[in-house]
Amino acid sequence: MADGITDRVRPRDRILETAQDMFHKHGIKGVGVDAITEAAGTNKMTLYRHFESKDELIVQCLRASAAKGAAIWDQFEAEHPGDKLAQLHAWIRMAAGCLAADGRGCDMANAAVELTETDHPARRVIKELKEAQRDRLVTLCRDAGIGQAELLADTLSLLFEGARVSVQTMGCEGPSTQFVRMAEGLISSFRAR
Amino acid sequence: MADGITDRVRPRDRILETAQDMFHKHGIKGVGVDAITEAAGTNKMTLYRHFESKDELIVQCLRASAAKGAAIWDQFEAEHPGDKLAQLHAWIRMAAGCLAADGRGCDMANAAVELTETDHPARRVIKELKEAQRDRLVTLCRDAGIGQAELLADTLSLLFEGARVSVQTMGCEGPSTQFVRMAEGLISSFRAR
DNA sequence: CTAGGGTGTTACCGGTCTGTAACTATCCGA
DNA sequence: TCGGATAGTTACAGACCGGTAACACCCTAG
Repeated sequence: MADGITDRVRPRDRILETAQDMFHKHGIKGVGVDAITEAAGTNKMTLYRHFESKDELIVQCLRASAAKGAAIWDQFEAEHPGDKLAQLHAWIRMAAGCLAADGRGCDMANAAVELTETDHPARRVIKELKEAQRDRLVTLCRDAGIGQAELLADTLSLLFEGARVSVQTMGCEGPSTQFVRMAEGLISSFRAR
Repeated sequence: MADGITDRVRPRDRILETAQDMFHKHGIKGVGVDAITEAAGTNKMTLYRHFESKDELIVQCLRASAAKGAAIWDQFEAEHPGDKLAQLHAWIRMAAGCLAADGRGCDMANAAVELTETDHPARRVIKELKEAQRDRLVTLCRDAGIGQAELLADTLSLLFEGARVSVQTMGCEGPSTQFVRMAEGLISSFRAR
């Protein structure tokens, strides 16, 4: 069993990481806390010492997942410092990479589909994180000098979101194969105005 | 209890209708067969006399849901006989109506998110039904005289799919509010070529 | 009137789920 | 060396899940 990682990383972080992975792959309602703790090399009591409930764990997983996404954005800025248009194209490449590499969609969107109770604590967090994503893309479009920045950003958002769902329903040979062409076409069309 | 409907409609149809509604609202894993049969004014034994398992019921619900969607398409043809471009605009209006009226997304897409087991019987059905929808939209675009019919149809598909997810994550004030403008803009842009 | 198919009722099986209690083992810092 | 925090173990509670057995009921066709 001695993973190496099991000994060095603290149980709380192992649980968080494992839960993220398992929620992503099998869905939230498709994974029990027992399975998570076992995969994380720990036990249920330790989980409940760090998270007051499964719902709380879900919320923390979503925040962690969003934080990873934000880190990728920082990478765009690092790779193309100041060049906002290049960063926008980098975003498209990143999105296309997601579609090709991962058959499951966005953790927040998937969670919203699964957690239908309107007062579920995760719902307000999902909305908050999704709005932050949207704002960031709008800002990037605006800083790239695009006229109708909000409209382009929202269009790209919906296209990407739709593509991530389409991958789950029709596989990666579906409409999502055209994602890059669609997105690039949109950008040049918006820049032409 | 005498609903009127409870007496006239056969139990099988009541179960199918009720299950569709409840799966749509609360998600598949969020509804048990007991809750379905109770809401349908019948009992579990009767359900299992008509459907061999919950999975089978899920599949039949998806087929029924897709059949209702197909009926709407027939309505487009009836309202604008022969005028394929008008039918395409009718499709956009229908899509926008879905977004405004219903806070939950496409039953097939939601099912694909929830049912992560790759060999789940519903998955091949979802793919089959989604491909039929895609083919129908491609044909409509082509018959409307649009050059890159596949690309337009796929773009509209992804936009709509994304908007239906966005409604679930950010509510109807999110990017989906711009759906009609995006879709109409795309059509005129494709027609201009 | 009667036979039989469709339906309703009750009770149950085995499994899984979230969450908790009580106790033990380990490790690290003072 | 000792004390306290952290983590592991076992067992359990209570609810819910999908699915089945056995039996009573009705309604209609013959």
